[in-house]
Order: sequence, then C-alpha cells, then structure tokens
Amino acid sequence: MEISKNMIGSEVTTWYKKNGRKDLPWRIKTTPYRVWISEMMLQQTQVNTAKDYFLNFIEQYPDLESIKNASEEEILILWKGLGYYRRAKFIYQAKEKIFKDYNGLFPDEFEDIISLPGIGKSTAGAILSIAYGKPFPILDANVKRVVGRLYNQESYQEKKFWELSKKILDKSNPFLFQQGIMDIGATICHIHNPQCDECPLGRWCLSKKNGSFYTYKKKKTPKKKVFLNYEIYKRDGCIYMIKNMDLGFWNELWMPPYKIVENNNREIKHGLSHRELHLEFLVTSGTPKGGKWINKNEFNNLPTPKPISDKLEQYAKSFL
DNA sequence: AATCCGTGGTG
DNA sequence: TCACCAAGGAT
Repeated sequence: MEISKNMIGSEVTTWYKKNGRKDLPWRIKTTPYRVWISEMMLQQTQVNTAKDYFLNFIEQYPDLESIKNASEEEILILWKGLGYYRRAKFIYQAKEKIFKDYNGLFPDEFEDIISLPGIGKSTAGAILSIAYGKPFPILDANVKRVVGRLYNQESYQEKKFWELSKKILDKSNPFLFQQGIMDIGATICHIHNPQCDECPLGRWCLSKKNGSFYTYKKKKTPKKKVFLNYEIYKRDGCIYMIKNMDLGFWNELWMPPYKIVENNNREIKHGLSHRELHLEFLVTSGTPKGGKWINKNEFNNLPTPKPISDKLEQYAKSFL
C-alpha cells in the first residue's frame, strides 16, 4: 500500500479515461513501432498536421518487418512536406540499427531506446510509457505548459521541469497518464485562454490561483536571409532536378539547380525556422550536370521541399 | 550553451 | 503581413 497517493497523477488518469482523445490514429493500436513513428512525427509538429502523414506512413509500412528493406529516399518521400526532414533519416538509421542490434525487435529498455537516432529523453519516455507501460517522464510542449502553470513557474528550467514531470506521473498508469497530461495541455491548458473551468487540475493549480499563467518562451534569433536563384531547364515535359546536399537545410531533397546570390527579385518568400528564403525561378538554357531529368508526371515521386513542390505543380499545369 | 532544422495554424 | 509556436533532438 502506498503511504501517500499521487492525487494529481490519478486525477489525470481518471480524466483521460473519460475525456481523452482516444480516437487519434496512433492510439487505436499502440505497438512500439506505431508509437515510435507517431512520436517522431509529432516532434515540434501539431496533431492535426501529423495525422494524415501517420496514416499514410502506416499504410505503406505497418510494422518493422515491412520497413526492413526500405531505402532512405523511400522513407523521405513519405515525409515530403512535413518538415524537419532529418527525422525521416533518423527513422531509416534507427530501423537499420534495430535489425542489426536488436534482432528486428523494438527495444524496451531506456538506454537502448534513447540510443536510437532521433530519440531523446522525452520521446524515449513517451515510448516507454505508452508502448510498454513503464513509468518514465516526458517533457513536451504540453507538459512544459501544464507543470509550469501547476507550480506557477516564472521561467523554464530544464532540470526543475523534468523533476515536476516525474513528480506528478501516475506510476501505476503511465499509459493513461502520459496521454492524459498531453491532452490536458492540448485541449484545456491552451497557451492563450486556458479553459480552467474544465481543468481537472484546477484545485492544485497555482497559476489559476494567482492568475499569472506561465508561457514557454523561446529565444528569438533574427532569421538570416538567403537568396536562391533556381535554374529551370525544360525538355520534353521534363525539368532537370538535383539532389541537394549542401544548402544546410532541405538536405537530400530534390530541386532544380540553384545559385546562392546576394539579392534577387523574389517570387516566393518562404520562412524556415532560422532562415528567410527568397526564391526566384529563371528559365535557363544550356546543359545541366549532376542530376537527372524528371518528367512532370513523376514530380510526386521525388522528395521535394514545399515551395519547390508548389512551383513544380505550377509548371506541370501550365507551360510544360 | 547556442544554433540549426520545416511547415501550418493562430492571433 | 507578421510574430509566435507546436507530442524535440543533434551538434
């Protein structure tokens, strides 16, 4: 028998059973593989954005065995448009390691899971809690906001927030608790206008008590501008494309050849996390090298970044 | 420790 | 139009 019961944790668990978003696609069936793929997609990505990508990914690769022989580019194609494309490469590398070191079985120990590429402490905690029912804390944006407010923190402190996440975790129900705490963060404890009247944690919440609500603030660094002039080579309904290896972003995605210039007449302004891209597209003649001709019917088969996909779609419709 | 990495929604 | 930020991790 426990001497002191974790009231907050058990309240979250109870709330989840009744009010949780149990119909999310990655919650229908929680195999370690499915939880892993969903957690990778959900890194810095909202639920609504990840949904369709998850369903599409799982349709093609429903389990580890089906993804065993997939190439990096095949996985990248399923990631097309989702962003943070490194995650697709991490999935490729991780599944290679799982077959090499773990006999094709997803590992179930913290040290093994966090050793996989793209999996940090929080993702490992989510997989352990949700896929294996083992009590490990998580610290995503939802949990940061909920515990930051529960304990009325003024600023984010990594170590302190991990302690709080671990403290309120319902160790007897990690599966229900972790999904519940994230759902409370996502559906009640909004960054603006938290719905405190509906919150199961209201009687413990110090922010509700004194009316000052913690909000996680990232340092904002000014975005550097990058001017890219894309060279459009056309031939027989084809456009010449290269695999980008050296922009620093969009690595290993396909695009027309480009030059980095000092300035240009931008047609498209596109923001990345830390860059402001100014894109110009110039129809060019000559003999390009280092890539291949792609027919307009095959644009969809190549992993391309969003603004390039949009531009290619235009070309395919109009003057090719 | 600070910076890098995408895209879409929201105010 | 624009700032902010989301189921973060790697370097």
